[in-house]
Amino acid sequence: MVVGQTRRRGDVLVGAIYAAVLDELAESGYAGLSIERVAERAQTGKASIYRRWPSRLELALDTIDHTLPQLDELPDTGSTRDDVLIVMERIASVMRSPSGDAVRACFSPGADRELADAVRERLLAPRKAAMLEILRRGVARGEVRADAISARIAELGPTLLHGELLHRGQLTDDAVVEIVDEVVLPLLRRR
Amino acid sequence: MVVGQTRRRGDVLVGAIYAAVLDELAESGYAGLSIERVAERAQTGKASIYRRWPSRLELALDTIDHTLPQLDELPDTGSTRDDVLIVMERIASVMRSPSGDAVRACFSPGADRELADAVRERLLAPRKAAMLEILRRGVARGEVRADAISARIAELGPTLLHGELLHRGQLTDDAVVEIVDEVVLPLLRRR
DNA sequence: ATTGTAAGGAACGCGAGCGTTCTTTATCCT
DNA sequence: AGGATAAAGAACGCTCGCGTTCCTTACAAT
Repeated sequence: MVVGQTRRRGDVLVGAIYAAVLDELAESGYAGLSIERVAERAQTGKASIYRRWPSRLELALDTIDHTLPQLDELPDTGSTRDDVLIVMERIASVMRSPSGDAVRACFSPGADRELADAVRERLLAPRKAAMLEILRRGVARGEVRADAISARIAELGPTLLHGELLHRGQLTDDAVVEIVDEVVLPLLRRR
Repeated sequence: MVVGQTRRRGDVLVGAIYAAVLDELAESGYAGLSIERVAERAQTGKASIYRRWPSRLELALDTIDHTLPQLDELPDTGSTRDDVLIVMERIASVMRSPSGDAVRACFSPGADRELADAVRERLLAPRKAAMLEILRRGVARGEVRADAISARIAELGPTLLHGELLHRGQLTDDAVVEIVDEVVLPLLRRR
């Protein structure tokens, strides 16, 4: 117990556990995620964790599900560049956070395939759909060529943000703007 | 001991250990890499490993250094598309192999920063330099616009291969060709 | 053929984490 | 206020890997 005689229950406790899992995932990866350390970090007992989740996998999955920022409503500024930039900056800020590390941990060798698949579907897919919708609006406006509507193009931006983080170890706002202006947008325009 | 009374020494033994480390890295990631399992997999004793490497980190690093295919000589077909395709296909085939998983394992949360930095420098940097050289030749021929000579453009191809693997869980030859023709080459041409 | 070296293995005590059980007691509900 | 619930935490026996030591014996060099 940490402070005086306080004893947390329900959502407050669950929230603290999520936070601990997130930090552990970011720090040690999925292979190194131990219930024991999660409990210690969240200042609770292992029993309170085992009571709620049957396995490490469920715990990790639930944590990511409940921790990632909700998808805000799509920007619709009337400018494809602005829309893309806004979405890319949102994605970048998640990638820079512990949540980003946690997600990356799910895709590394040593992690569970099931976990990776679940994260792909529940998490990456909706974000990809958002990007496609922005592209569609751009096509309607005549700013974007019609055959830019493809999975590969929708993934391009996020993929490059990820690559930037891997190659340089950091992801600055300037880099986000450069990626959008020098790579993503040129590929959207008519040739 | 595996076969009759054979006892391996020197380079043969070291090679078997490298192979085992590679498989373990691919299977369990860096966080899950244990000397005990490496020894078992290589059919040797732990002592033979501890005699040669002081730590897990050195072992992993040495393994990657000695296992990755050497950089072949640069293709120089006279066509930028062909040169890029050849290099991209080489990179793809490494990414698909256990070596690829092992390298990815070095960059995941839970792995050592030092390891990641070393791999970046010794491994990624020379490959990036190769791609830049190809671009330079393309510029000399007038096929490639001059300001495509940049780190970000050189990384673009490999980054997309990596992304393809993460998003789809596989990396087909068709995908490699599509990435080159639909993303990389269009960005190299004059506008 | 003899001898030095190191490979293959078994065993050591140690610590970390497993998943479970049990006790005490703070907190919530009526 | 009183009772039901579940949180905090200690302890259980267990497995896995650690890094080291030791012994036997195959191999290479002379």
